[in-house]
Amino acid sequence: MNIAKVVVDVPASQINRVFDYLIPDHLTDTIEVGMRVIVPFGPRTIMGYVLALTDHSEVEGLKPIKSLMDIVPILTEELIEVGKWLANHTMSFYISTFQAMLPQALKADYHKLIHRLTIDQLPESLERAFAGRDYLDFDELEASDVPLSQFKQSLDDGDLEVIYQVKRKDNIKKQTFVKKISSTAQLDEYTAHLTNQAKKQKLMVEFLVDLNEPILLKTFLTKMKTTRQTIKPLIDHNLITLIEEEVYREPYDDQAIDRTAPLKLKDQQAEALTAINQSFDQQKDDVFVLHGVTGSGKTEVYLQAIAHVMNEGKEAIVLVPEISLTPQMVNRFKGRFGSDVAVMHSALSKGERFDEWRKVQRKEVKVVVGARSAVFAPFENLGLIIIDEEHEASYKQEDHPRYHAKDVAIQRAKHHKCPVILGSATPTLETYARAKKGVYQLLEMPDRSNLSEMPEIDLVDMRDELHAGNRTMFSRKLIEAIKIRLEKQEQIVLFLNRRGYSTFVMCRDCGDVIECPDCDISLTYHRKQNRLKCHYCDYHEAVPNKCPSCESETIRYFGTGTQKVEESLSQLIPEARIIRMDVDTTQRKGSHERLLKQFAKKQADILLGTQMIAKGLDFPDVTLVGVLAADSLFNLPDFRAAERTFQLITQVSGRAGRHHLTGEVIVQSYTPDHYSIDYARNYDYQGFFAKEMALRKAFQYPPYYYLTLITVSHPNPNRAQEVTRVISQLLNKHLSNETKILGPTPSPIERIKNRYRFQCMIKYKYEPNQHNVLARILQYYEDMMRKEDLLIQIDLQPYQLM
DNA sequence: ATCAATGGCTGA
DNA sequence: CAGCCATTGATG
Repeated sequence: MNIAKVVVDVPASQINRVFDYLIPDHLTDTIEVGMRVIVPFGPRTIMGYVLALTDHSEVEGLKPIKSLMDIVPILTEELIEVGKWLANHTMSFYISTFQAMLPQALKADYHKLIHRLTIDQLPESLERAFAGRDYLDFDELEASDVPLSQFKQSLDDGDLEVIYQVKRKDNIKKQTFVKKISSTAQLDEYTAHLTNQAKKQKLMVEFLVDLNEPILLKTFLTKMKTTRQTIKPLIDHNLITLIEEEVYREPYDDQAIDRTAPLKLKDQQAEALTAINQSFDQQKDDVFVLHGVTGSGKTEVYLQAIAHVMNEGKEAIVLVPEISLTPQMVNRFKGRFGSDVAVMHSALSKGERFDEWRKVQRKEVKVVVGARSAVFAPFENLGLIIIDEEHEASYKQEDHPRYHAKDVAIQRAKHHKCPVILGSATPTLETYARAKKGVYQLLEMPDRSNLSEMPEIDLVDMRDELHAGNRTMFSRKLIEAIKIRLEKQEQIVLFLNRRGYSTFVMCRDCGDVIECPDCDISLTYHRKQNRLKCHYCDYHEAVPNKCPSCESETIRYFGTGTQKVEESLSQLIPEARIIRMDVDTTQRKGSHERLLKQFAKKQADILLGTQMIAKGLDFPDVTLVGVLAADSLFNLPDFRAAERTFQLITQVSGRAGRHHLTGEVIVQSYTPDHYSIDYARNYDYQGFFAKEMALRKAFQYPPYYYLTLITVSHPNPNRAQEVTRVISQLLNKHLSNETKILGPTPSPIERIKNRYRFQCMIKYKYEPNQHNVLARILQYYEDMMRKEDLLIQIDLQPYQLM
């Protein structure tokens, strides 16, 4: 085994394969599949992953591996297989999928340096750039006034060399501890020789006599009220020593979380659990759809299924949507399984995420609770994968590799012969249809576990409000209901659908809306920085006080941001204490938790927020939930708009009256007759499912048809359209007759970052050839993509049609 | 993606 | 004819 098959860190289609490298003798014993290595690649030096070891290569004159970056493999053989499968499945590069499976901290850090090899005088400009140093960052050289020719000359003369440095980014946190290495007798002897001045020394020795375990240096110094200098004599006399120890950054304080015992299950829960446990015991890779109304106790089923799996020495992954990974959610798992749980999500710092990942890698935990990417947790004895709120769009990654966590979960479960649970009160049509067909196993939990009734949902037609002269975004009914709760000292949650509604700036004279100069999208007003920002590129500008096109000063903010809602609400009901939760108020670490705590302690009456408050929150005194605009989703180009509206109303309604108080839900809408709102109001999932399925069938959408979205972008709109047209033609020619190809059409957002975008959509039922055809098309355009700034993106089973 | 080699073009 | 730029090809 002296040859390694390596995927190198270059995301380009020509490099998307394995390269063979010679394993130098001193590494043959230590190198393993799944390790990162540093290899020469052309004139450069880069990172790569070892995918296989062999003793045969087709290629002559292999280059040797320079060094290893890991002592232990960071990818298991299974994850390597998953990565390869995923790359093929999503048409991404191998390197991209492997990078996506690992924490950011494991990405390589590249530096290109110039090394001075001579003490002789270099050309003056170079001397100035080096400024007495031996190494110079290449970027610095480029920024300097050194002529390129002069630099090349010195290179050729052998006075300089270029060094490609690959560094590791992962910084393992270390802490210093004080460790006693002496007996009491030795300590006593030391004290005996001290003068009376040495009060601190005596104090420290006294403390050390009783010290049995190493103590954190910082703590020691604080306790002794002294500084590092003072302990030096102790070290010199060999009484103590300082040791460095690796520590984890602990984002959660396990000790502070109360442990919970398993709850007694209701019949429906017990039945579900039995089915899942049985499947696990028989090592079947069943996919269960746990369809349980909000409050039916899905989480308790998860917890007990995990406990069963852990009893057999196996591990579990729990995926939770990013926005519902609240401290409340984490506490439920930590409360049951304590330090056996690792948590992975984007609110953690890079270092914290890396540390949580290492706990899994070192087999120090049995359970991972995390967002989408946690599906790649490097467990080797997986017994269960749970996807909670399986309908959530955040399980689909929107950039390379465009994968859906559900597909990865099912793939991994096949390998480990273990079940998957897809839990939701409102499963996607795709999932529920498969469950009904018997592809997945359906588990129904139709009752709330505390048998409380679902709250009544009142609909308010906002058009009537307008006709009645109410121009605010609060209906009279909602205001009235809020006032009643305030009197009774009960709490209110107001939900604003952010998507499709943001504050834009418009001139009242000419109607001009201020747009991004590089994208076809209006700029969004951010009050905090008092700036206009584009949400698709990083463009931002100061808020103008005159209309840029007609110079009029009647410029106004429109739309319904949370800030604006808060303002007008406090105008209408000045006595209400409001907590606003949106991206702006929850950016700082821990502020999410702080705001919720405030609300729980009843320091506020109204919790106003976006998506993030629609999930999982559970406050006993909330008796009113308001949805300010239930139909803002309908304006978007999205065949799932009705489904999303249904999910949203159902989800939000679950927040009211979960305990002894009865709840009320008020839904405001401009299209109150829409069937999704109607079915949601009656808590009729089956009715909605039947109706929506019929429509999907009629309009040829999933789950009846699969979709593939191809987006072509180019600085020149004609070129983008032309390429899209040719692609549609090629698809028409090479795919089967039953397959529909739509387009070319301009993308919903026609221009982003000054690139024009066109798309075409493939709708198909059965198209085994699709991957091949698409791969060939990409191959055909490969040169053009490189040469003329053409971009072709393929999204299989897209969620976002923008 | 990135770099070196190549070949054509411009200016002396 | 050197110097400069865009193009081409290779990366083990």
